[in-house]
Amino acid sequence: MDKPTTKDLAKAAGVSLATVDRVLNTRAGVRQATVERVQRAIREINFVRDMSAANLARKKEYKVVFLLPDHDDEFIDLIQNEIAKTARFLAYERTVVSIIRAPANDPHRVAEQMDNLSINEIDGVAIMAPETPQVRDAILRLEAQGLAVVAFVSHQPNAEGANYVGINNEAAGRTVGQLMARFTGMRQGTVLVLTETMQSRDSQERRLGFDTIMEKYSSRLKVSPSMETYGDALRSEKIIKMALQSQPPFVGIYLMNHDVRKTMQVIDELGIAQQTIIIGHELTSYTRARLVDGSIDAVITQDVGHLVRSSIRVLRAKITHMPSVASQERIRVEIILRENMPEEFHSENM
Amino acid sequence: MDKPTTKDLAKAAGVSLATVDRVLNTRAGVRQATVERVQRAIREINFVRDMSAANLARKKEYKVVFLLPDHDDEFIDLIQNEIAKTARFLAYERTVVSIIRAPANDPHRVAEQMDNLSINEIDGVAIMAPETPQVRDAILRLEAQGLAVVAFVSHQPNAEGANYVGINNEAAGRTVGQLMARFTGMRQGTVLVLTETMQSRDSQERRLGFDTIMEKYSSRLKVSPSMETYGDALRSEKIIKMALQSQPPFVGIYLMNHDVRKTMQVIDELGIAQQTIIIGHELTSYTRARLVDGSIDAVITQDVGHLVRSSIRVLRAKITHMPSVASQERIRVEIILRENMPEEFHSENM
DNA sequence: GCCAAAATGATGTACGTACCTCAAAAAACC
DNA sequence: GGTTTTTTGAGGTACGTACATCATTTTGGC
Repeated sequence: MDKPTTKDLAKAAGVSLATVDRVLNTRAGVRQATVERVQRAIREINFVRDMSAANLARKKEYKVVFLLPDHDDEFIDLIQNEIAKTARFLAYERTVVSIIRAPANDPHRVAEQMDNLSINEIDGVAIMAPETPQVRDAILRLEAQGLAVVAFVSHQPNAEGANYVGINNEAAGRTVGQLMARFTGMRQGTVLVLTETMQSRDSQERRLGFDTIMEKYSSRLKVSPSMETYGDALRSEKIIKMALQSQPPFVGIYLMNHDVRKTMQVIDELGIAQQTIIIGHELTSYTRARLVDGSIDAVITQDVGHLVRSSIRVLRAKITHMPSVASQERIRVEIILRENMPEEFHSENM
Repeated sequence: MDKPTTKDLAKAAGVSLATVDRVLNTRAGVRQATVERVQRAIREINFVRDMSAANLARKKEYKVVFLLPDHDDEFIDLIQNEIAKTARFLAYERTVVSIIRAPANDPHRVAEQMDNLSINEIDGVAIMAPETPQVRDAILRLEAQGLAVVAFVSHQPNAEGANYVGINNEAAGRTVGQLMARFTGMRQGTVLVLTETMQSRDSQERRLGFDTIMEKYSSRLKVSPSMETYGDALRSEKIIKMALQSQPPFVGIYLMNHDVRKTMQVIDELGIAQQTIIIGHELTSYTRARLVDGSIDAVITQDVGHLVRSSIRVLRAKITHMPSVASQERIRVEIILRENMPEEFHSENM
């Protein structure tokens, strides 16, 4: 037997096509009892609405927005790139994506941008911004208006409705810890933890995971407190130099933020990359080069293409009230060494 | 301006809808000159056919078959599971998948199964079978009939038409090598390489990659020749015992085949898991447990869900002559430690 | 049991493409 | 230049769903 259509469903439920339509699209004017009858029939005949046909009929374009921080680092670039790449492909699926930017460290401005969205005809938003009360409230406002929201890369645990699309940062921290412990072999010494800021929840979670593992190796490895560079090269230099003089000697560096560039420059100048295990985050063309030349030993990353596509799929599923495949939307904590580094892609077709 | 439709295309090309249809669906009875005119117009107005609408109109189901080895190991189970999971989701996209099995080590039987396919109305096939002349020829026959073919997990380099969906096994071998070198710290000794068989190309490529890396560490680490277990526990035991008595002592084991189970049992009995770095392939519930209890140190794997979905997407793209996003279809060599192990999934919706 | 209100049915059009038939026009042949 | 053959056009129906309108039935209130 073929897949049941709305017609079959109407017959099975003993109602007219019009009523089926009302129930499927949650229109008003149907008795609760009838709604239930239709829903039961849906289950009974295992009806699934043909979304292609539905979209066609709707002639609707799903408008989805990515709200990204407005500072430019390589990670953000990667994301933008990937969105652009995906966008073309998405034309086939009646989905239009756009990007807006907001200063991530100014929650009010971010919230303001989000509030602006509601006015336009937007169906879903993926938000990458640190968790703050302002942002949380803005998310709730968007959701109240019926917009679909996902938390993109940055977790928003206090806005429950917004599915999180990103890695488990604590697991990422643990992974770095384990690699650090193993890669330093039997050596004794200190591991330096450098980060742009410890303000963000992501950093805190990574640190937590990292420490969990390092504790097990405390007889051999000491861990520095998180040193905040604020993206400042001079400050990084001072911190690293100080650490260099510490006893016992330091054996590893954990670069906890996306933008490893500035810090690596300092490390280069000091010429300590080779004898030190350096682990960072996010696979960019910069960290790729560093993996290749051996100055960075491992990179923990999340597949940016996956992030983007997953966000869009989840948004679309929420917008159309369809289920999504959870296992497909889980973002993995990936370990990249020189050996398993995927090629960089430029062409998009095959 | 909205996305152009066939109507716009007809206008742009200065022909009728009927002719556009003839060109798009490569029907006979159109002069070459006209065909080119339409194709030029396609490029000019950037027309992309709405596949949802096309599929709807065709009322066609894309029938796709996975041809898997008929022996049961955990990896195959995973694949079957994932196919089943994906199948439900695929109903939305007019795609029906099924699975057939063939004895992987009997190329004639495999080819026979493949030839049977052509009779039925099948649109695409994903083939997981060792590369042999028989299989290669069968692939060519299928392609000659217009079927789409991908090489699933097992590379088929001599059947060029069949896109390979799977990891780069040499890179996987290199990755294992690097991890082995690093995880063994400064220790000196031998690394044992165990495999079910070296017959398969996959094994050979992994070995090649592995050796490339181990060579760099030759002053510290010796590598055993590939020991073939033929899936035989007794044989494994003998091999491992022999290695135990070797000088220098052995420090690592590389389990190169999917089915690590039997070999791990022997390793358990000998009680050598703790002091030895053990690295295997494929994340199954068995290797998961082994990662958790620490008896396996790392697993190199490929995302099975990704493998399956990617194969289907590539097949569908080939069937409909649509482009596919290469970067999305590249399968990564994933490193899994206890710390970054993704949760095992059972429920499928969110 | 009457009336208004609410619920349901019937029906038509649309979305963008495929596929079919028949008619008309253009090209090729002799 | 007339005839056959090939190419093109015109138009309709279908796919499964959305959405709108209007007619009809059912329900609830009194």
